[in-house]
Amino acid sequence: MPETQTQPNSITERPDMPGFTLERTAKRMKQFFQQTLAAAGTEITIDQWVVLQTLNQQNGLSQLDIARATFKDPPTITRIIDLLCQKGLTERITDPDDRRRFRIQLTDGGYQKIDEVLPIIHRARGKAWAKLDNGQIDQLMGMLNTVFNNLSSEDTK
Amino acid sequence: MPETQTQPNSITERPDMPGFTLERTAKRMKQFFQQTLAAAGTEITIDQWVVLQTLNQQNGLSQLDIARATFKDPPTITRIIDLLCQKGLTERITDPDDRRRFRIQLTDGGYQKIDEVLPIIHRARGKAWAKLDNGQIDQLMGMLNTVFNNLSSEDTK
DNA sequence: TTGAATTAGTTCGTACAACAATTATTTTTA
DNA sequence: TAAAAATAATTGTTGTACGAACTAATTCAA
Repeated sequence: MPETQTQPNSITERPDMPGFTLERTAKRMKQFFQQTLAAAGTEITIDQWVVLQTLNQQNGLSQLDIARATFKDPPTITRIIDLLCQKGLTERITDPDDRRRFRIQLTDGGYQKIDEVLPIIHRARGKAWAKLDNGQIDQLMGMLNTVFNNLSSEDTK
Repeated sequence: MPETQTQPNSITERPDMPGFTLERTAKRMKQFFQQTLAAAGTEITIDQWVVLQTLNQQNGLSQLDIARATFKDPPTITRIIDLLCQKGLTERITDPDDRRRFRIQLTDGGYQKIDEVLPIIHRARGKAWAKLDNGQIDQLMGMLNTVFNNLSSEDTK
């Protein structure tokens, strides 16, 4: 089978716009972690995991705190917390000092889930960053943060 | 205004997981391009732009070709093409050699849209990659591609 | 201290992402 | 050639992203 179909190669090998490369890699990474979690039967998504992980570092955050920590939108956090509460991994505690606000608490099940998922995540990370040493990873993060800061400045000029 | 609210800093400054940094930067980049397109009144999304741009490089691709070139799923491409056709920027031409397949063609309006949007994209790119020289960008892309390849290999061990 | 601005969270609408299942057409192969 | 396999596109569902509009509670200000 020499020719497969229409225009084979000039498309699939399209290198080198850095934005394209960045998008593509981030997407693949997310997809890979997602598939890893699904294959292990964890019943949570990677975005739900990120929220769990954030609460594990600091329990009792408000939804807005979580939004800021994860760089997600408040409506997105509302829905993720809905799902986590449905699964019994977190619960909403009304803040006694401010009745608009919830304190999101990990339940026992939530802590169990973290114990179950953490080693899976660690293995996946190992695979993702293979062949890069710490120095390279630091360099990579430095450059990514430069881009991030370039796009975070207030002036749009 | 010294104290803002609950737990101010330990959260918002959370560095150093490289996956987190990558996610965050890619998301900000997409968001930035999206907002730039919206602010300029272009009436298209960044994902729609990526498809237009792909067709600009090679007109008449099938939807599967576009999916492969953009690393999006076929169903996603179906829906993006739906929107582009609604806007009159592309049209579906049935392939005479294979009646399952469409050839997606840019319309005159599609070419006009590309002429309108391209300079906007170029300015945005300039801002994104400021303070990084070509050597650094090459390095960055090399490392991103290493990660990409790490996660694309068939063996899951 | 009432009235105006803020703030926390939710709901709504549109768009994208991934996966599964389905239809229509084409190609294999037996 | 008829049945089976493969392919292109679509539809459906769930989850995430983001803006806008909304409610309820709190804080600011005149």
